[in-house]
Amino acid sequence: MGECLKRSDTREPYLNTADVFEPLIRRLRSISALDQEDANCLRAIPISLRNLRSQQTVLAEGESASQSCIIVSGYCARTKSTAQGRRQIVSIHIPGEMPDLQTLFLVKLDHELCTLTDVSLAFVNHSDIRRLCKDRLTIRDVLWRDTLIEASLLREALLNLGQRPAPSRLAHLLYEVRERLKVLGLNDPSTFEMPLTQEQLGDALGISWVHTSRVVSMLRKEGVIDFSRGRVHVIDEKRFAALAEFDKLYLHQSPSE
DNA sequence: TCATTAACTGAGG
DNA sequence: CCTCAGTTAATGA
Repeated sequence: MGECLKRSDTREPYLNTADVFEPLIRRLRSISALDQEDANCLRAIPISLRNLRSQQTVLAEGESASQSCIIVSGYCARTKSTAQGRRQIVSIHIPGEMPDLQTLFLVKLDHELCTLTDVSLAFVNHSDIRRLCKDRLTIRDVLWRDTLIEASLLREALLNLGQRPAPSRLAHLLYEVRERLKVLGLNDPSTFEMPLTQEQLGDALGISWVHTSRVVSMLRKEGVIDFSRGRVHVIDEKRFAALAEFDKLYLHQSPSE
């Protein structure tokens, strides 16, 4: 699988636990000016690592927590389901993100947090995050900014789901994931890891898995992208971007603006 | 287990 | 009448 997604040894994955924070620090630096001292304070937070298999629940709806996690490797999703059991993936999360940071202030989780692939998660205590926010205002501010940006991503996802046709919807989702991966150091943007099953993809796009397969094979036949075994290859960059209608303003990646 | 494809269906423009 | 998308089912990897 992917270079940035998996480590082979799951028992003793990191000799240096500070490594765990690098994707997070890269991400926060892409949206704000963190100095060396801020980064070191983050690296000093105690963590406990947990490895989970694909399709597991990290936190169920209604649960509370005294810790939040940083995704070290693998992809997670936040989901909500109807009473009839139809599932919507509300957001997809990649390494360096803290998908359950909200439990710091919203006591009971209003959705489920689950794994889409095998993942490694680093859990940090709420008390440590609170202390850090009190001591280092730049960190407090960047976490605030990060959650506002997350709300912006949700608005974009809502537009995508409600108003774009399925091929554009898929293209936009893939384009966004690629933009977010770039921050972590994606050297060749013509190919990237997207290890979701088509059923998971369908749950994120609001279409059935059969239709997901149709749309994927349509884009393949059209020569826009190739997508197999969890990896996307962009064949025609121009048409990919046009189809996605991608405008990265909503990612708010320039720290100064 | 996951992906592909065909056939049929209905909604809606 | 055409396009999109859900369902069902058969089949392949």
